[in-house]
Amino acid sequence: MKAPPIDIDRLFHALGDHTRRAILDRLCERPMSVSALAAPLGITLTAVAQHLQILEMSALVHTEKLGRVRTCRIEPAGFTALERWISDHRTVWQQRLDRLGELLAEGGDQH
Amino acid sequence: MKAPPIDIDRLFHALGDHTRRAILDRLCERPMSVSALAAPLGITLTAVAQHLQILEMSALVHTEKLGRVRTCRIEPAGFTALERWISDHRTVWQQRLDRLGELLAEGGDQH
DNA sequence: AGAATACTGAAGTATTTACTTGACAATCAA
DNA sequence: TTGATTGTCAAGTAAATACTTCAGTATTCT
Repeated sequence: MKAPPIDIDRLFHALGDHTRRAILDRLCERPMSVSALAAPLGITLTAVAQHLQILEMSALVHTEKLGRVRTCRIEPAGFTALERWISDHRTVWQQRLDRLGELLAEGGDQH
Repeated sequence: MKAPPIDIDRLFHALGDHTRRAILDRLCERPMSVSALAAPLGITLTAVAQHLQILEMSALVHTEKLGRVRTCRIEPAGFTALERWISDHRTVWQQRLDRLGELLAEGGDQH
């Protein structure tokens, strides 16, 4: 029941690549084999498999091999971790931005 | 009033670096000069300046030079763009995950 | 069995990245 | 003016990244 902790560095890195985000978008439509994913991408099967490894390490996709075909699907854990990071930081950022606003206001009043 | 559109690729890339996230965290406390930022990071001033350029292009920080000191502070635009990306995708992902659940349930019933 | 399919693994390459060094420019302080 | 502070610019480097090719290995089809 205990999932490995998700590395936020790895997660952002995974999402920082256009091709990997395209893969995620396609997987939102339906689970798919590696070659089905590769078909419209214009890169080799090997390259796609490499991207999938990175996406899997970030808990953004889950893959499972049955017979000779590996089926890939979206996994929510990575996405959830990202949302948690965002919400953790939003509060801090908002606080600090508010404080900055106050400081600027004070500075404006100051003389 | 028209801000340049934020490149999500660039944004994720900016956030995918540990040092850059550390810079952001420090800037949440208060606006700071480049050398103040560099001090605890153990890297050269030049390196920090380079990170700041990347953060600025992603609309995550704003910098302004007055006299010889460049003051850096958090800018909300990049963060807001990230939140928008997340919320846009959350709905799609959730829909697809729900649909996946249905498909699995159907499959389970099927025979 | 033989051929096609679906991937896997190892190794190589071009580009990008995260840094560095060192020389310089501008500003402020004594 | 002299000297220290604060940052910038141009180049260079080592490692990481996003690919590639080529040679396998299972697995399914006929």
